Amino acid sequence: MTENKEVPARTTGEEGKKSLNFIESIIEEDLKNNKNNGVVLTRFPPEPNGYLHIGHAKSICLNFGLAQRYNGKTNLRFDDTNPEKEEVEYVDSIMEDVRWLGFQWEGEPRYASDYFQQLYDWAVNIIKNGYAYVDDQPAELISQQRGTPTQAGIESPYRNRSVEENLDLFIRMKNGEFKEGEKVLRAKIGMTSPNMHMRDPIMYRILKREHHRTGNNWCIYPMYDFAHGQSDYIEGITHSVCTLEFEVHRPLYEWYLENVYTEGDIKPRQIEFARLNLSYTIMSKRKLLELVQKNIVNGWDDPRMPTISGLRRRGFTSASIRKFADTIGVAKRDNVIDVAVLEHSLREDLNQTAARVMAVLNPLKIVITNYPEDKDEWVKIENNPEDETMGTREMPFSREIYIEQDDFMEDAPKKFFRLSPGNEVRLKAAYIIKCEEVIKNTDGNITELRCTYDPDSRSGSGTEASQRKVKGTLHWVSAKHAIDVEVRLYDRLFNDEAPDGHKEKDYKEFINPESLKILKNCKVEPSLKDAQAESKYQFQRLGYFCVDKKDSKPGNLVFNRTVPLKDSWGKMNK
RNA sequence: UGUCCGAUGGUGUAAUUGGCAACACGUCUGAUUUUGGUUCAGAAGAGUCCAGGUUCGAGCCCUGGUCGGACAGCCA
Repeated sequence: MTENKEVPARTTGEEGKKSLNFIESIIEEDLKNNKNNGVVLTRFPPEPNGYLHIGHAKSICLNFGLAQRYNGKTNLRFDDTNPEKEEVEYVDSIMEDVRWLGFQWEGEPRYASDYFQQLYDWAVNIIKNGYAYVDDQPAELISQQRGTPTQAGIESPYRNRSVEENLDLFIRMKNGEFKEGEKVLRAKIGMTSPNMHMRDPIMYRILKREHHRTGNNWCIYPMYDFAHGQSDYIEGITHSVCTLEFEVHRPLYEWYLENVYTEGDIKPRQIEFARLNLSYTIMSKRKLLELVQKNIVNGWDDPRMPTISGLRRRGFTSASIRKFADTIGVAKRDNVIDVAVLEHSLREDLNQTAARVMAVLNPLKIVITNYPEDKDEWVKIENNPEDETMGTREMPFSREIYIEQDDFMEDAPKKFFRLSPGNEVRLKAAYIIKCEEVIKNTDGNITELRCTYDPDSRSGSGTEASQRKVKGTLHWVSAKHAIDVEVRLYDRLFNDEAPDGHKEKDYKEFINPESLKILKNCKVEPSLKDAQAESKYQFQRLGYFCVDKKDSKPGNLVFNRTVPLKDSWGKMNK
């Protein structure tokens, strides 16, 4: 794939001044003040409990892009503090997706679980300093005592145990002497804070689960708040960029940091931005998992999924996703991006890079009655009018061809520029033909067209007839040379702009029943015989398609429709 | 009757010491075109949530509202 590390500079106004997003402004300010000695180290910190989606792609492009822009580095760190939900399958897929997007993290991937010992030692220290205690109460009670956003909580009866007792209990928690849920370690901050997260938050819970990396070494696991900021600190992250819902966690992030911080170290700063929402899809990992588990889609990489692996299989290029991330910008207000923006960056890229090819999805046979029965000829056609360096190829032409059923109408309206009885049309790169006769079966359905061709009109021959202007140009494929392939037409997975935005309705009610249409017996030109998995083409006049990497086999090709071409004719008829 | 955050065309994002609201997507014209694609030319569409205030001048500053979002997992 293309190594495109360049982030095009955003510009505004005629002078082409670069405009910064608010995070870039913060970093430039820090750089100006020589904070962190000019170092910029960001991190992308996924939890390996699902596949990455386009929303993560925004975050990846942001974090890695910031580092590239300011001469920094980016760590990949798995936030794996909950063995109940996390699996190596997810770890592997995440690494693959980040690499595919074109980014390389600094050094080896990191894991929060690598820091369990350090985290434990810090917890012991915090206990010794009198700022943490072991609570024996069950979860429900702790929850009740936490109060509500508008009402202060009350203190746990175990809150004032001695340091010695807390230490003893915590060590025994670690040693597995207690059952799950029997005890937790809590930070001793206060129960009256207006910020719920500051009301003696839980630091450690007991989980007797095998962890995908540490196995059974631990039976106590740190909570997100205690693990995340400290991991940032250990790695020397300068700017810890996360989504808006962690904004209320920031005081706690800073509280923990103060309790472990050593003067002179880099002090990471948490900065929050608004997560991506895309119209006509969902971004919740939980719901995506549900679609997979209930077989509503065919796995995480189903081409209809907004996952990175799904988009990849659908035929998206990583460059188009990077471009998209750059286009939508970064800010703090909630947003819903129109999928049209994503599709636009895709088409923009594919238009430049995808080879043009002839394919007929719904074939209609044409017999050219005045063309010799035994003759074949090869016509020359350019591979990409946008890029001459992609060259030309030869395509066979013969007496019987297929055109698209949609390209013929028996009773054509005035604006129909395609084939109809008595009318002429250009076969791209070949001849002008005229429809002489419509053949129907006993049901009255059109089965075949009889046409004549103008032998002098061959494209590129330079004759007067070859220069004639006819209204329509059709794509076609020679019947006897065509290859039969399967084509999967994908459409949006949901019919509603905001499938999970309805309080009374489940998002699954909006699933588009026509999100996948499978066409067998499609006809493609013979040059596609050895098309490689994942290669991308423009099926002339139809859209961009790619060879499915899982189901396509030599001799039994399967193409996915990535995105149709813009269609002003189709739009006109709506 | 809590804390924090946000509010700029239909949708996003800009406007960097306060200086006549810009860019992209989308929409609509027209031109070109052997892809009804691309490209090109152009248009419509906001007076910046509201009300006050400071100022010669406010999207930017101040005050007070309104609306929207996040937070009550031993999830992240």
